[in-house]
Amino acid sequence: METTSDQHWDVYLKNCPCRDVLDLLANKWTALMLGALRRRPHRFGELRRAVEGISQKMLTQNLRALERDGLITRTVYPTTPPTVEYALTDLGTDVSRHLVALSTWSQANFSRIREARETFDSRVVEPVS
Amino acid sequence: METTSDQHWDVYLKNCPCRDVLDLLANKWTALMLGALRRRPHRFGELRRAVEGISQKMLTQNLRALERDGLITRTVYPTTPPTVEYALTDLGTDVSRHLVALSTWSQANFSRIREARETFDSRVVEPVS
DNA sequence: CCGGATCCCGATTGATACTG
DNA sequence: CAGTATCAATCGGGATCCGG
Repeated sequence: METTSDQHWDVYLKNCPCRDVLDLLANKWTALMLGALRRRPHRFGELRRAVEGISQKMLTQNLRALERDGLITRTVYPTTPPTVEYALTDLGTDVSRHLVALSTWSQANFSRIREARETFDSRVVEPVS
Repeated sequence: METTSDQHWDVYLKNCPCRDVLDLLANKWTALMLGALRRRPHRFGELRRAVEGISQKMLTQNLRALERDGLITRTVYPTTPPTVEYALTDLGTDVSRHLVALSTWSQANFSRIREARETFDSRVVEPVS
């Protein structure tokens, strides 16, 4: 019994609605945010500090989008000052595996990448004689 | 013996240079381009058609960046009209696994995502009565 | 004070030519 | 065919303002 996908979507097609999902996921901030939330739930400010350099605008915007798509939950505790906690859903936990893999890969292979860059740059910027 | 990473990089740090790599990888177009190249090498125009909706500008720009980082190769055959073939390197093949996983996940879980969106939207846009 | 919305501006992106 | 150049539109970052 098919409880999940009842149709085949193709991200390579221009108008396939599932491309919006890829667009949300294949995003630097999403990768870092879900990676942080994977370790434990975070409050807004905690997340802001965990993902160094993200603006609160992007943080808010991505949190909304991720909540809307059912990847994270947003829980408000009516305290003063307000406490808002974000946590991964099961669906969010599932994708986060792949995003963490990307982050980890970037870290692990940065040395190689940097070498490639140096080689490329030295071959390109010096076309003289 | 450590032949690869000699230092630990952290994508969560604002100024860590490896974040640039994550930024290149965690990108909709990169995911689709490397996914297409994973199947087989493509010429410029082929890739343009394979990744529906990408502009030549973004295609060129991303191809250059990926070549610079050693993830793909660019081979020019001196024919008329010009033939330029792009192909994954070993490094590129390695990352592409994770990117393909993201694309596949987006396709496979789109139904669930869409349901989540409908639930979210109906809860939010109708705060009346 | 925390979480978040808004506005303004510079940086990216996309669509559309144009070239070797 | 495989790009480059140009310009309009959109997006991201920073500062500011607001409600609890």
